[in-house]
Amino acid sequence: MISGKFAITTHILTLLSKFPNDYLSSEYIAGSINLNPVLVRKEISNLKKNHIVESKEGKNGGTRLLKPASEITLHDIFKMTFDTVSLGYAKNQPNPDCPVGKRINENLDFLYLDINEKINAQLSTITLEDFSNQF
Amino acid sequence: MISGKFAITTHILTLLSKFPNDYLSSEYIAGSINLNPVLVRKEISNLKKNHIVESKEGKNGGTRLLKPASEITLHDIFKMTFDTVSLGYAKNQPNPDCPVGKRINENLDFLYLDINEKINAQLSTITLEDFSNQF
DNA sequence: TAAATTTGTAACATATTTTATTACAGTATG
DNA sequence: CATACTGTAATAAAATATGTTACAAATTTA
Repeated sequence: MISGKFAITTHILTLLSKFPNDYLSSEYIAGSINLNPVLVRKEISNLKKNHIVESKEGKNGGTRLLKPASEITLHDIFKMTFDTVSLGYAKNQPNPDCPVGKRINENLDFLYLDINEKINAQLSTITLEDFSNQF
Repeated sequence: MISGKFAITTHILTLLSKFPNDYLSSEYIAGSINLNPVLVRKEISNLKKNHIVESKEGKNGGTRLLKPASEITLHDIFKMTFDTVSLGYAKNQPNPDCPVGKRINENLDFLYLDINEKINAQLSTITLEDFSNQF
């Protein structure tokens, strides 16, 4: 769910990195993304599951980073928000009686695996700090 | 339209490459992909626009490659079927009054551009012949 | 300790995108 | 001239993504 997950999560983390000592509310964050606060909280829930942020409930509550932005890479964000990059598959199972249909997905898999390795290598070199410093 | 475009088009071209002298019907191709023939014809329409295949109407008609599989790269297919690879954007326009919201998409663009360069470089090295020989 | 504010989450609604179907005109073949 | 194709438009259905409402639970602060 949420196909803008990576972008939204990166946006959230960029904001948090700008105020590393403050608890930012989902409503404040939602205001920057222009997104429903509930969806922000869903992404934060995912971030918490991955020990990237912590939240405080109640009045003056909110969310903040659990570790320095220099120790979070875009690859970490990617892993939390994306399965893999893929150029897609046909929706239905191809005909197993056709030599091409039988193995097309397998061969696409190999290709997409290669692509993902390249992307992962690239994203691993960029920290949240790097990304955030662009703003 | 059609998010499995790349996979479907690659499947079509792989089939055509296996029978470079025959006109294959959209129904035959659809049978291998397990896809509606109309959608196959739509993708073929795109391939024709790009001068990769030619079609013959009427009885015993169909589609065949216009050039050898060794002269078509996966990057060619990619260009015809994909805009760019992206890890997504938030759906709504971010808050322009927030320094992060104001420039998040621009900065994601840079990142996605880099990713696409890598993917393009990789796909350019693989011909349809290479891909087809895996089967 | 009560009011206010915030998270957490479920349930549901809407919007968007993708895929499928139907229909039929046009074209070539035999 | 019957048959088997392509080409394409219009529409329907299915899948996915996003948005909304509602409310319990937690925490702060007055």
